[in-house]
Amino acid sequence: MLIAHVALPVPLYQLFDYTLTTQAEIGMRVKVPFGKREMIGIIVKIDQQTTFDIENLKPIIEIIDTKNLFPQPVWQLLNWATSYYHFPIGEVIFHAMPILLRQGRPAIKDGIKHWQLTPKGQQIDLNLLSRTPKQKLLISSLRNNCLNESEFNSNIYQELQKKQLIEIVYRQPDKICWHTNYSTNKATIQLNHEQLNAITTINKQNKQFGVFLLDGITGSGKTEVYLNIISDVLAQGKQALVLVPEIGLTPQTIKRFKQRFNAPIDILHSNLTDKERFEVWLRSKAGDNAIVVGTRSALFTPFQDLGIIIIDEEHDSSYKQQEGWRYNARDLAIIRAKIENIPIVLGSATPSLETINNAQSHKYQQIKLTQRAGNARLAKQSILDIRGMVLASGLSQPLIAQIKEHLDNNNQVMLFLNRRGFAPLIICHDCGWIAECPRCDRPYTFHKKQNRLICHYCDTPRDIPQQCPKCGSTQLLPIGFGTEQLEKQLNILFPNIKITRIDRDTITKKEALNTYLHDIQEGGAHILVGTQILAKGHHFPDVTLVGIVDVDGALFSSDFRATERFAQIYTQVSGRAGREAKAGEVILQTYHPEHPLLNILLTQGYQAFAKQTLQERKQTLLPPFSYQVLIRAADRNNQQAPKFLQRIHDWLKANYDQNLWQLGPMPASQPKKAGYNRWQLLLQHSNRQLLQQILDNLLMNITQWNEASKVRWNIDVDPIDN
DNA sequence: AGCACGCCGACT
DNA sequence: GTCGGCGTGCTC
Repeated sequence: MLIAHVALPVPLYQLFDYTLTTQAEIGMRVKVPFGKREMIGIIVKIDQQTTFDIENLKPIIEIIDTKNLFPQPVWQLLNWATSYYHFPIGEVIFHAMPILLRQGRPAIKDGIKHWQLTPKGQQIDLNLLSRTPKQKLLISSLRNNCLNESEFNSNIYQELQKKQLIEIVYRQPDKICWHTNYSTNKATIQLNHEQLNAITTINKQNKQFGVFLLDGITGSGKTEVYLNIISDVLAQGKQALVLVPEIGLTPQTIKRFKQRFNAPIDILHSNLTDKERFEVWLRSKAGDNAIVVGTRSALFTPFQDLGIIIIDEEHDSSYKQQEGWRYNARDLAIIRAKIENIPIVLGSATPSLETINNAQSHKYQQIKLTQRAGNARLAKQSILDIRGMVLASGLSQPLIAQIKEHLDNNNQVMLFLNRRGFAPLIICHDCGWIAECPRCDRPYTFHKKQNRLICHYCDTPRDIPQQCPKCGSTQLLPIGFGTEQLEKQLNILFPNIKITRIDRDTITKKEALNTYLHDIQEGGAHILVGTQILAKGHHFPDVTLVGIVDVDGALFSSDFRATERFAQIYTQVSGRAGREAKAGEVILQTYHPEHPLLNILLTQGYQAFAKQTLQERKQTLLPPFSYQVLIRAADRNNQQAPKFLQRIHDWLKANYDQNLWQLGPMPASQPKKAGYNRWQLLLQHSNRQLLQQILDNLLMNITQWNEASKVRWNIDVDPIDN
């Protein structure tokens, strides 16, 4: 008796066995009974064994596919990922499928609808239709194979269908063969020496696996290098996969790709319909497109013949999925490239410390681009000590004076503040009561324009109370400042200047951002206020002054990666300030002007900062010099979750030595969210393989514990927000 | 994750 | 009297 071991989209660390009576292969979708319902699953293994009672196995209801859904490399990647991330295989595999495939839709393109003669229609004497000349003509056109379907009114088709002379059939569309007339539009930009070197270095790898770090400062022309390399890959008839950060899919980028290649390019962005995603999946698998550009999940796209992977802005944290299966698309992309045996290029002006470390140890080949296109001058950078100064919504007098000067010269100013809303806190002036979200135990942020309080953790809004619920006072004061307040303050300070605020509250619609960008690119005195969103990707050629309103929040965070992220954002924006004619200037407001990392960053740049920070990480045994796994657990009563994690902690302590570091159980950085109490246990080990083995053993045990079913728990391998 | 079963509280 | 809240258990 053949037994199919099936992965189902449930959060369970196991396969489910079914009897198999017809021919089937691994990787096919099947419909199976599961409890009281029917589910779609994927066959992962076929053999004659089962640990389940063979008498009680149910048969497969239906085999949906006629062949393996996944190309071999993707299948291998998913299997690798399941064990690396210690995540249930069914959830991993289903995550990699378009929604329509999860629902059981056949994995073929929609047929093209067209009309065809029925046997009756083939035989009928045309003279019988002489009273209906149009119908007669239609039939004879069909017989002569020269029907132009739009020539006839739809009711004529209908009539003939009623007479059973014609019928609708669906034909698979012809295969698109972009290779035959593939061409590139020549670049108008003259490549510099470094770019040419980058291209030849990567091309030398010729089809083989290799990881390249394209370490190029802002404006050094990384995209031009990508385009050249892709062009070579396409010329070989192969496809290319380009991953970009969530914010990186700007119309400008897409336009650049589309202008360059005379070949089909598919874009996978967040507002595609399920149908559109499915179609991209089909096209890539069939080799009907040349390039797929997409965010994180585009990594799982099947290709007929993938030739290269490019990860733009490889340091960007949006490559890490932050819920459910917490994979890192950048890391998985490297695994995929290895499996496919193709080159992969990681591009960034500010590579992650992990990547720099891998380049230093020669696991990756580093290629530097140090020249800015054109003659752009480097921005002047300065630290502004704001100790003891009077601040207006966070702005010091010297900064205000500088803003004025730049505006007077008809230049643009960009101000960063990583806090949305008007004020991060509403407090009772009489008793000190703070308005907090009851679901998250975190203060509400005051949004003045919407005139309400919004919890920035769970996004729930509420009305502003008229009185303090504790003492009845009507003196409820906003404390602190966010971008909304900053914008208002600037309106007062500079009443005649255009001010644009860009954060998640102002760019809810995609169109909005583009209109803003347009407006800004028109030039003229203008102030831009925004959160990190401003730093990413966009080019503002007329900005000559960048002000970072609050540096200290990043420098003194409990998250050891906060300084790295700050350095990246800082480097990105200062790299963009100013251009050929206009020298840029960057001002950082801080209460800690002596901070050593800040000074290294300013005087010696990102590379030196990275080197120094890596040294500190090495001394403190933090990643990338150790490997971390975060076990999260959440409950409603705040007892089960810590108890469950404590049991894990005790079990690990009893079974392993001190090389396994444990931190916790402790409340998560956001201890309460949406009614759930969140706890975590951090594991750290200097040996990745050993840590993996420990997790394997742990999981075999956990799944038997009854505590495990009483909490919502998951595993985060290589966490980035602990 | 779903879905059912089961046991207690507040309603037509 | 029931409707429905969510704790618990199970899915080949």
